[in-house]
Amino acid sequence: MAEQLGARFFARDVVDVARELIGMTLFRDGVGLRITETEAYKWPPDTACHAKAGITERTAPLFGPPGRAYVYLCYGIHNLLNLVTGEDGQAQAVLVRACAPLQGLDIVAERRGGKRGPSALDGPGKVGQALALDTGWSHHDVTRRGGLEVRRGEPPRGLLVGPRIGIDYALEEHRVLPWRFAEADCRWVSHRKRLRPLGTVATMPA
DNA sequence: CGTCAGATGATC
DNA sequence: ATCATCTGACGC
Repeated sequence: MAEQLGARFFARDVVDVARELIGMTLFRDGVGLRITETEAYKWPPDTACHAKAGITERTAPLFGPPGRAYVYLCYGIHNLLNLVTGEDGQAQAVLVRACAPLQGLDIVAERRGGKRGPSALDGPGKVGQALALDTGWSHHDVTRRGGLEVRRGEPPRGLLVGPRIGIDYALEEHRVLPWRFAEADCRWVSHRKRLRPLGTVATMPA
């Protein structure tokens, strides 16, 4: 079985971890998902990060040790999964925005109510639903054995990068940060149009 | 392909 | 009141 990621992997800058999490796998109770899209959040100075409001019951995991889950309810409906990074005391986390289903396809399809394609996990709410997560999973140590785990997977053939999604409330200088990463040539990615290959420089048309 | 509104409930 | 979303409806 693939190596489970340890605290050392997560105890680094959130942007590096977000990029390197592409291709890693999430496992819980018979369901296995390959991570295909992530976003980095870090306060300070990122005003898109929930931690900007300070330590509350909800955001406490963000300020805690790396390798923990931060799960929160979004729009009253969706449970979004984050993985805490950086040193203990810093407020950083990677949002898992999309996954490719690997194992437990039938379980995922059932949890998704058979809606709209058997297991389209191209969005953070769908990922939380596929893993049957709720806010009770906040503070869970994903470097521990059991429960929700993160394991090493096949490295992606290519990466895409772009601005983060759904953060209109943040300052312009933070809205444009290229802190969103996705696997290239992958079906399971949301808002594909706003992404460009990583490592290339945008050029003007001739 | 695109835009748009409603659902829905914890949080501050 | 706000919100790191999703879905179905409708127009081109």
